[in-house]
Amino acid sequence: MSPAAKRTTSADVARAAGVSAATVSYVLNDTPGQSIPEDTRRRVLEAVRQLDYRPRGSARSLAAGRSDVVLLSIPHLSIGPGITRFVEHFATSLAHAGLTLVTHLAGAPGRSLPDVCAAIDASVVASIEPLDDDTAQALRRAGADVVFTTEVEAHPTMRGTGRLQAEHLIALGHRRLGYAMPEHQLLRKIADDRLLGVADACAQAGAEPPLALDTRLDTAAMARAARRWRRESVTAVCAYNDEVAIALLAGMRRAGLTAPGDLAVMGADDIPLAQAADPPLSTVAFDLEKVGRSLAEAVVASLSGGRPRLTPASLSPYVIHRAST
Amino acid sequence: MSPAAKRTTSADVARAAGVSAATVSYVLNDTPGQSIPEDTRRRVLEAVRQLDYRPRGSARSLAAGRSDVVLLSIPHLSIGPGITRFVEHFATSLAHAGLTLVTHLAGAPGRSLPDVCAAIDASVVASIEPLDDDTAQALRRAGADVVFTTEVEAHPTMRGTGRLQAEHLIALGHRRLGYAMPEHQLLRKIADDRLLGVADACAQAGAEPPLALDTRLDTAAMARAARRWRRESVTAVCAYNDEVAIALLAGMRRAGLTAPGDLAVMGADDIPLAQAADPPLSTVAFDLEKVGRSLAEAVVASLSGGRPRLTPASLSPYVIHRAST
DNA sequence: GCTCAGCACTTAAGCGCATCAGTAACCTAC
DNA sequence: GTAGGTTACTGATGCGCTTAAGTGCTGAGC
Repeated sequence: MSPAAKRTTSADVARAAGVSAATVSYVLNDTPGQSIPEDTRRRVLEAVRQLDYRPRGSARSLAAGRSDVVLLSIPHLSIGPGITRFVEHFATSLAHAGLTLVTHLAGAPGRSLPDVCAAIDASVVASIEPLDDDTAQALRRAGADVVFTTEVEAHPTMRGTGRLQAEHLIALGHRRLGYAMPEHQLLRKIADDRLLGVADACAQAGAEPPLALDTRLDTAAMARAARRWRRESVTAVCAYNDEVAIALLAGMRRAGLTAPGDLAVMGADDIPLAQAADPPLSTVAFDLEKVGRSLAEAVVASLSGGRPRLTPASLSPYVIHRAST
Repeated sequence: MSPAAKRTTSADVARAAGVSAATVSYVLNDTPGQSIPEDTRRRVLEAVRQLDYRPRGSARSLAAGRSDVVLLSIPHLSIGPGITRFVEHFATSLAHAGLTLVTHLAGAPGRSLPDVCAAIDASVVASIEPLDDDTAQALRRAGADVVFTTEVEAHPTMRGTGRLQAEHLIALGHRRLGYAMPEHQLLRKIADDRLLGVADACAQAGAEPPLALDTRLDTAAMARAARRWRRESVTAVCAYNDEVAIALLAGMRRAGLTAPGDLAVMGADDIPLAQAADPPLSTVAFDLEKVGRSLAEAVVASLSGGRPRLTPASLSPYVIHRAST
């Protein structure tokens, strides 16, 4: 029963510290060009602590014309342990720069990205997937001072993943590769790109182009696909990701085939189950920590007016060789 | 080079529609008690469309004293396909109520939940995991008019999951069960609770208490655990989740054991790989759609002053019987 | 002795919106 | 014909903060 239980405001802090609200603001923001004696600063900070005061984001961004909120848009299918690690590092790096990260799962009906952006008054929107131009425009109008997308870089990287898979297999002596496409339509764009990387590597090594097959997460279907590849004298398969690869391994077992003898299998993403697969799965991993950090750097740079780009190398995929190849 | 490229404001819309800013606000919010003729309403809406105007969240919530933003805190380890589906439905249901959802991955160093809450001025914070009291207090002070947590309900539900696993196995004739604990410390709390459910069911059926073993996502370790259970005449194992269960299946194969003959294995969560496991994994699934919807209802209700509770039934776990049991 | 720079602040304006308190115009009802 | 009500608005105010523009004070410089 406290209908008038007002939140603590900077005025409360000011009163407690015996200064004006402006001074509180200067202390809290380390405003350049303001000289605050150590003693005053301490008094303010102490009052802040005592009252557990946190400036209201809405008032802050309204007054300052900019917010410290970064919105990350994640395509709803990409959620996995990898993304989680990435988000973690991204958030941590942003926090170091005084920025706050929140994420939005795209794809669901409901609020559109620009709507969400406007609602929380984000100053930067980062996206894992390329954003279409309309959305990007809308975001700019919605007040995202900068929209950072991996548009330019995502494709080469995805391609790089496929390339790495293929190169590993080719180095192992395989000449005819298969590619296991994922079931879900929304993954298609990424899959096509990874496949392109595989094709590139094959062409470059003078090997035959890869034989891509649609697959489902279903043992029987995977068994059929495995047999089909065998018939076409494919000796190694790049799977879209570890999940597909693990299902393929199960399908092969059903078909009486073993990896890597009958068919070498290579995954991508290095999910926790990859090492507990039977046989343990060779895969391509990413340095997500690095990705998170450099994306954060890019955000910070864009906030200060720069127009930085993630270099493709910054996503740095690498091969983990286990028993399935 | 547009340093003064101001974002469109409600004043712009007002000008374009030939009305005052107040009228624009009334139209956009369907403010009760205001009578706006259809013609005026159309003019305003048309201007909004033309200018692609979106009210600034910060200004809105500052003026109104409340925002339409809901913040969901997700423990960083729980991210999986299940959570994704849940978030989707949650977000959609909230959108129907005019609320915007953003999520925060907890656990990472960086911004604390109250900090994030204050930064985006969320009006409700929902959490999947129970929140400790300090955090909950801080959230309230930070302006979350209502903090909704599953605190009260999560445990019974988690327990219900374990109970369901065990009941299924007991119905199949098993008398001595094993429990495969997850590796990660952060999952411990949930795991303990699920295990409690298993123990409950065993006690109730007059069976022996379950034999819980710590496990790692590693084939060799899983093989050892499987042999241990066999030695202790355990005939069926409840795994903490599908991931652990799939790894256990691989470990059993390594140990020359088959499921369900030598050891029946039951997962939880119904991840996509569960049906593609070898053998396909029996598991406990949740009606995530329903969970998302009822959590949204709870949020809406709490916003209008109620103090609703998710009923345990609303999480409604159910058994999917496949070949591993 | 007076000026002027710098220090340590304060005052006030205003960000974009919601909302309360009008108000002019029109319409009954008697 | 006018008090009283309704309709369709508008103007002004203030949410909590940032920030430009002071203000009173002390001390150095001439």
